[in-house]
Amino acid sequence: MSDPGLRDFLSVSKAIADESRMRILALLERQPLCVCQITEVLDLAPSTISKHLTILKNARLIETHKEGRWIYCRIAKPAKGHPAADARKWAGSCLGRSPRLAGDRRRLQAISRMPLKALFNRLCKRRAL
Amino acid sequence: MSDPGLRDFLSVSKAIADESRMRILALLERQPLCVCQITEVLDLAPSTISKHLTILKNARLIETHKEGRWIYCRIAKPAKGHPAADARKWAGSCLGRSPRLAGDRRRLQAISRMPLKALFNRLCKRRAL
DNA sequence: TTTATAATACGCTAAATGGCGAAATATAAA
DNA sequence: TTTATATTTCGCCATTTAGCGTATTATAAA
Repeated sequence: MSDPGLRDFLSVSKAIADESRMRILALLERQPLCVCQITEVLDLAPSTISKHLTILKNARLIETHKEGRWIYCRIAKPAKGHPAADARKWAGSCLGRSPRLAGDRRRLQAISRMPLKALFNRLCKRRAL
Repeated sequence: MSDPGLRDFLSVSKAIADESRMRILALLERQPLCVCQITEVLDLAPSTISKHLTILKNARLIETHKEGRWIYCRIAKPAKGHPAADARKWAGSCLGRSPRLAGDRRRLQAISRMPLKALFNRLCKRRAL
Protein backbone atom coordinates (compact mmCIF):
# COMPACT_ATOMS: atom_id res chain seq x y z
CA MET A 1 0.00 0.00 0.00
CA SER A 2 1.69 3.22 -1.11
CA ASP A 3 -0.55 5.36 1.05
CA PRO A 4 1.50 6.23 4.10
CA GLY A 5 -1.16 8.46 5.59
CA LEU A 6 -3.74 5.71 5.60
CA ARG A 7 -1.23 3.04 6.61
CA ASP A 8 0.01 4.99 9.63
CA PHE A 9 -3.50 5.95 10.65
CA LEU A 10 -4.65 2.33 10.62
CA SER A 11 -1.55 1.20 12.46
CA VAL A 12 -2.19 3.72 15.24
CA SER A 13 -5.93 3.22 15.42
CA LYS A 14 -5.58 -0.57 15.60
CA ALA A 15 -2.95 -0.14 18.31
CA ILE A 16 -5.24 1.93 20.52
CA ALA A 17 -8.33 -0.19 19.80
CA ASP A 18 -7.47 -2.70 22.50
CA GLU A 19 -8.15 -2.50 26.20
CA SER A 20 -4.82 -3.89 27.38
CA ARG A 21 -2.83 -1.53 25.18
CA MET A 22 -4.86 1.46 26.31
CA ARG A 23 -4.18 0.46 29.91
CA ILE A 24 -0.46 0.47 29.13
CA LEU A 25 -0.62 3.84 27.41
CA ALA A 26 -2.61 5.36 30.26
CA LEU A 27 0.01 4.20 32.76
CA LEU A 28 2.81 5.64 30.66
CA GLU A 29 1.06 8.99 30.38
CA ARG A 30 1.87 9.43 34.06
CA GLN A 31 5.48 8.23 34.07
CA PRO A 32 7.96 6.04 32.21
CA LEU A 33 7.87 2.46 33.46
CA CYS A 34 9.91 -0.70 33.36
CA VAL A 35 8.34 -3.60 31.42
CA CYS A 36 8.13 -5.67 34.57
CA GLN A 37 6.13 -2.94 36.32
CA ILE A 38 3.63 -2.85 33.48
CA THR A 39 3.41 -6.63 33.61
CA GLU A 40 2.70 -6.51 37.31
CA VAL A 41 -0.05 -3.90 37.05
CA LEU A 42 -1.88 -5.54 34.17
CA ASP A 43 -1.35 -9.05 35.55
CA LEU A 44 -0.83 -10.64 32.15
CA ALA A 45 1.90 -13.03 30.98
CA PRO A 46 5.23 -11.32 30.21
CA SER A 47 5.07 -12.62 26.65
CA THR A 48 1.66 -11.04 26.19
CA ILE A 49 2.89 -7.69 27.45
CA SER A 50 5.90 -7.92 25.19
CA LYS A 51 3.70 -8.43 22.15
CA HIS A 52 1.54 -5.44 23.07
CA LEU A 53 4.61 -3.27 23.52
CA THR A 54 5.86 -4.24 20.06
CA ILE A 55 2.54 -3.16 18.55
CA LEU A 56 2.64 0.17 20.42
CA LYS A 57 6.24 0.71 19.33
CA ASN A 58 5.49 -0.04 15.68
CA ALA A 59 2.66 2.49 15.83
CA ARG A 60 5.20 5.00 17.23
CA LEU A 61 3.09 5.50 20.32
CA ILE A 62 5.88 4.52 22.71
CA GLU A 63 9.67 4.33 22.79
CA THR A 64 11.89 2.03 24.81
CA HIS A 65 15.43 2.12 26.07
CA LYS A 66 17.53 -0.39 27.87
CA GLU A 67 19.04 0.21 31.28
CA GLY A 68 21.03 -2.76 32.41
CA ARG A 69 18.66 -5.68 32.76
CA TRP A 70 15.58 -3.54 32.48
CA ILE A 71 13.80 -2.04 29.54
CA TYR A 72 12.02 1.21 30.18
CA CYS A 73 9.04 2.39 28.18
CA ARG A 74 7.78 5.91 27.73
CA ILE A 75 5.37 7.84 25.56
CA ALA A 76 7.04 8.57 22.21
CA LYS A 77 8.15 12.05 21.29
CA PRO A 78 5.68 13.45 18.74
CA ALA A 79 6.85 12.94 15.16
CA LYS A 80 5.29 15.65 13.06
CA GLY A 81 2.83 14.51 10.46
CA HIS A 82 2.40 11.22 12.31
CA PRO A 83 -1.01 10.41 13.81
CA ALA A 84 0.29 9.01 17.11
CA ALA A 85 0.45 12.20 19.18
CA ASP A 86 -3.07 13.32 18.37
CA ALA A 87 -4.36 9.83 19.01
CA ARG A 88 -3.02 10.03 22.55
CA LYS A 89 -4.64 13.41 23.05
CA TRP A 90 -7.98 12.08 21.86
CA ALA A 91 -7.74 8.98 24.04
CA GLY A 92 -6.72 11.05 27.03
CA SER A 93 -9.71 13.34 26.68
CA CYS A 94 -12.04 10.32 26.55
CA LEU A 95 -10.59 8.26 29.35
CA GLY A 96 -9.83 10.72 32.10
CA ARG A 97 -12.49 9.24 34.37
CA SER A 98 -12.33 5.56 33.56
CA PRO A 99 -12.54 3.57 36.81
CA ARG A 100 -10.63 0.77 35.16
CA LEU A 101 -7.66 2.98 34.40
CA ALA A 102 -7.91 4.62 37.81
CA GLY A 103 -7.60 1.19 39.37
CA ASP A 104 -4.45 0.54 37.39
CA ARG A 105 -2.98 3.80 38.63
CA ARG A 106 -3.74 2.87 42.21
CA ARG A 107 -2.13 -0.52 41.76
CA LEU A 108 0.90 1.15 40.22
CA GLN A 109 1.24 3.39 43.28
CA ALA A 110 1.51 0.37 45.54
CA ILE A 111 3.91 -1.40 43.25
CA SER A 112 6.27 1.47 42.58
CA ARG A 113 7.02 1.67 46.29
CA MET A 114 8.64 -1.75 46.26
CA PRO A 115 12.03 -2.46 44.61
CA LEU A 116 12.00 -3.88 41.08
CA LYS A 117 13.81 -6.95 42.36
CA ALA A 118 10.80 -8.05 44.36
CA LEU A 119 8.39 -7.79 41.46
CA PHE A 120 9.44 -10.79 39.47
CA ASN A 121 9.41 -12.90 42.59
CA ARG A 122 5.85 -11.91 43.38
CA LEU A 123 4.87 -12.56 39.82
CA CYS A 124 6.39 -16.04 39.85
CA LYS A 125 4.80 -16.90 43.18
CA ARG A 126 1.34 -15.80 42.13
CA ARG A 127 1.59 -17.84 38.95
CA ALA A 128 3.26 -20.76 40.75
CA LEU A 129 6.11 -21.03 38.27
CA MET B 1 -18.11 -3.58 32.07
CA SER B 2 -19.47 -0.62 34.04
CA ASP B 3 -16.99 1.79 32.51
CA PRO B 4 -18.90 3.67 29.84
CA GLY B 5 -15.99 5.93 28.99
CA LEU B 6 -13.70 3.04 28.20
CA ARG B 7 -16.46 1.04 26.52
CA ASP B 8 -17.44 3.85 24.17
CA PHE B 9 -13.83 4.70 23.42
CA LEU B 10 -13.05 1.11 22.45
CA SER B 11 -16.23 0.84 20.39
CA VAL B 12 -15.30 3.95 18.40
CA SER B 13 -11.61 3.14 18.04
CA LYS B 14 -12.36 -0.39 16.84
CA ALA B 15 -14.88 1.03 14.39
CA ILE B 16 -12.37 3.38 12.79
CA ALA B 17 -9.51 0.87 12.84
CA ASP B 18 -10.58 -0.72 9.59
CA GLU B 19 -9.85 0.42 6.07
CA SER B 20 -13.29 -0.25 4.61
CA ARG B 21 -15.06 1.60 7.41
CA MET B 22 -12.73 4.58 7.10
CA ARG B 23 -13.46 4.67 3.37
CA ILE B 24 -17.17 4.84 4.19
CA LEU B 25 -16.70 7.58 6.78
CA ALA B 26 -14.53 9.61 4.41
CA LEU B 27 -17.23 9.47 1.73
CA LEU B 28 -19.90 10.54 4.20
CA GLU B 29 -17.81 13.50 5.36
CA ARG B 30 -18.54 15.00 1.96
CA GLN B 31 -22.25 14.23 1.70
CA PRO B 32 -24.96 11.86 2.90
CA LEU B 33 -25.19 8.78 0.72
CA CYS B 34 -27.54 5.92 -0.01
CA VAL B 35 -26.29 2.47 1.03
CA CYS B 36 -26.25 1.35 -2.57
CA GLN B 37 -23.97 4.23 -3.53
CA ILE B 38 -21.52 3.28 -0.81
CA THR B 39 -21.68 -0.33 -1.98
CA GLU B 40 -20.92 0.75 -5.53
CA VAL B 41 -17.93 2.90 -4.60
CA LEU B 42 -16.30 0.36 -2.30
CA ASP B 43 -17.17 -2.58 -4.59
CA LEU B 44 -17.87 -4.99 -1.74
CA ALA B 45 -20.83 -7.32 -1.25
CA PRO B 46 -23.98 -5.58 0.04
CA SER B 47 -23.98 -7.85 3.09
CA THR B 48 -20.43 -6.79 3.90
CA ILE B 49 -21.32 -3.10 3.63
CA SER B 50 -24.35 -3.68 5.80
CA LYS B 51 -22.24 -5.20 8.53
CA HIS B 52 -19.80 -2.29 8.44
CA LEU B 53 -22.66 0.20 8.65
CA THR B 54 -24.01 -1.56 11.72
CA ILE B 55 -20.64 -1.24 13.42
CA LEU B 56 -20.39 2.46 12.53
CA LYS B 57 -23.93 3.03 13.78
CA ASN B 58 -23.31 1.25 17.08
CA ALA B 59 -20.25 3.42 17.58
CA ARG B 60 -22.48 6.45 16.96
CA LEU B 61 -20.30 7.58 14.09
CA ILE B 62 -23.16 7.57 11.57
CA GLU B 63 -26.94 7.78 11.51
CA THR B 64 -29.36 6.37 8.97
CA HIS B 65 -32.86 7.14 7.86
CA LYS B 66 -35.17 5.45 5.47
CA GLU B 67 -36.58 7.13 2.38
CA GLY B 68 -38.83 4.82 0.51
CA ARG B 69 -36.79 1.89 -0.68
CA TRP B 70 -33.50 3.54 0.15
CA ILE B 71 -31.59 3.98 3.36
CA TYR B 72 -29.50 7.08 3.60
CA CYS B 73 -26.43 7.37 5.79
CA ARG B 74 -24.85 10.47 7.17
CA ILE B 75 -22.29 11.49 9.74
CA ALA B 76 -23.91 11.42 13.18
CA LYS B 77 -24.67 14.62 15.03
CA PRO B 78 -22.10 15.00 17.82
CA ALA B 79 -23.37 13.65 21.14
CA LYS B 80 -21.59 15.51 23.90
CA GLY B 81 -19.28 13.47 26.02
CA HIS B 82 -19.16 10.78 23.35
CA PRO B 83 -15.82 10.08 21.62
CA ALA B 84 -17.21 9.78 18.09
CA ALA B 85 -17.02 13.41 16.98
CA ASP B 86 -13.42 13.90 18.01
CA ALA B 87 -12.47 10.60 16.41
CA ARG B 88 -13.73 11.89 13.09
CA LYS B 89 -11.78 15.11 13.51
CA TRP B 90 -8.62 13.18 14.26
CA ALA B 91 -9.13 10.85 11.31
CA GLY B 92 -9.89 13.76 9.02
CA SER B 93 -6.69 15.54 9.94
CA CYS B 94 -4.67 12.38 9.20
CA LEU B 95 -6.28 11.33 5.97
CA GLY B 96 -6.75 14.53 4.01
CA ARG B 97 -4.23 13.47 1.40
CA SER B 98 -4.78 9.75 1.15
CA PRO B 99 -4.73 8.72 -2.53
CA ARG B 100 -6.95 5.78 -1.67
CA LEU B 101 -9.70 7.99 -0.30
CA ALA B 102 -9.23 10.48 -3.11
CA GLY B 103 -9.87 7.65 -5.57
CA ASP B 104 -13.10 6.81 -3.77
CA ARG B 105 -14.22 10.41 -4.03
CA ARG B 106 -13.51 10.44 -7.75
CA ARG B 107 -15.46 7.24 -8.23
CA LEU B 108 -18.32 8.72 -6.24
CA GLN B 109 -18.40 11.74 -8.54
CA ALA B 110 -18.95 9.52 -11.54
CA ILE B 111 -21.56 7.45 -9.79
CA SER B 112 -23.60 10.24 -8.30
CA ARG B 113 -24.28 11.58 -11.76
CA MET B 114 -26.27 8.49 -12.67
CA PRO B 115 -29.72 7.71 -11.20
CA LEU B 116 -29.87 5.35 -8.23
CA LYS B 117 -31.97 2.99 -10.27
CA ALA B 118 -29.08 2.17 -12.57
CA LEU B 119 -26.70 1.36 -9.74
CA PHE B 120 -28.07 -1.95 -8.63
CA ASN B 121 -28.24 -3.10 -12.22
CA ARG B 122 -24.58 -2.30 -12.76
CA LEU B 123 -23.73 -4.02 -9.53
CA CYS B 124 -25.63 -7.16 -10.49
CA LYS B 125 -24.11 -7.23 -13.95
CA ARG B 126 -20.58 -6.84 -12.67
CA ARG B 127 -21.11 -9.62 -10.18
CA ALA B 128 -23.09 -11.72 -12.64
CA LEU B 129 -25.94 -12.33 -10.24
C1' DT C 1 32.03 -19.20 35.52
C1' DT C 2 27.70 -20.25 37.16
C1' DT C 3 23.24 -18.83 38.48
C1' DA C 4 19.35 -15.83 38.49
C1' DT C 5 16.48 -12.64 36.22
C1' DA C 6 14.31 -9.35 32.60
C1' DA C 7 12.62 -9.54 28.29
C1' DT C 8 11.72 -11.45 23.70
C1' DA C 9 10.76 -15.10 20.18
C1' DC C 10 8.18 -18.98 18.97
C1' DG C 11 4.41 -22.11 18.64
C1' DC C 12 -0.12 -23.16 20.09
C1' DT C 13 -5.28 -22.42 20.87
C1' DA C 14 -9.67 -20.05 21.23
C1' DA C 15 -12.14 -16.18 19.92
C1' DA C 16 -13.05 -12.29 17.04
C1' DT C 17 -13.27 -10.36 12.48
C1' DG C 18 -13.92 -9.40 7.49
C1' DG C 19 -15.26 -11.29 3.53
C1' DC C 20 -18.79 -13.96 0.75
C1' DG C 21 -23.42 -15.96 -0.94
C1' DA C 22 -28.15 -17.41 0.01
C1' DA C 23 -32.31 -16.49 2.22
C1' DA C 24 -35.43 -13.32 4.34
C1' DT C 25 -37.67 -8.73 4.71
C1' DA C 26 -39.65 -4.52 3.16
C1' DT C 27 -41.02 -1.33 -0.15
C1' DA C 28 -42.03 0.42 -4.89
C1' DA C 29 -43.47 -0.54 -9.57
C1' DA C 30 -46.08 -3.08 -12.94
C1' DT D 1 -51.30 -9.18 -6.72
C1' DT D 2 -47.05 -10.03 -8.66
C1' DT D 3 -42.50 -8.64 -9.66
C1' DA D 4 -38.40 -6.07 -8.94
C1' DT D 5 -35.23 -3.95 -5.92
C1' DA D 6 -32.79 -2.21 -1.58
C1' DT D 7 -31.20 -3.83 2.54
C1' DT D 8 -30.47 -6.96 6.37
C1' DT D 9 -29.81 -11.46 8.54
C1' DC D 10 -27.70 -15.81 8.72
C1' DG D 11 -24.33 -19.26 8.13
C1' DC D 12 -19.95 -20.27 6.40
C1' DC D 13 -14.82 -19.82 5.70
C1' DA D 14 -10.19 -17.80 6.01
C1' DT D 15 -7.43 -14.69 8.50
C1' DT D 16 -6.11 -12.18 12.41
C1' DT D 17 -5.49 -11.59 17.12
C1' DA D 18 -5.01 -11.91 22.21
C1' DG D 19 -3.88 -14.90 25.38
C1' DC D 20 -0.75 -18.62 27.27
C1' DG D 21 3.58 -21.53 28.20
C1' DT D 22 8.20 -22.91 26.82
C1' DA D 23 12.55 -21.92 25.03
C1' DT D 24 15.96 -18.54 24.05
C1' DT D 25 18.77 -14.37 24.71
C1' DA D 26 21.12 -10.96 27.36
C1' DT D 27 22.69 -8.99 31.47
C1' DA D 28 23.70 -8.77 36.53
C1' DA D 29 24.89 -11.09 40.73
C1' DA D 30 27.13 -14.76 43.24
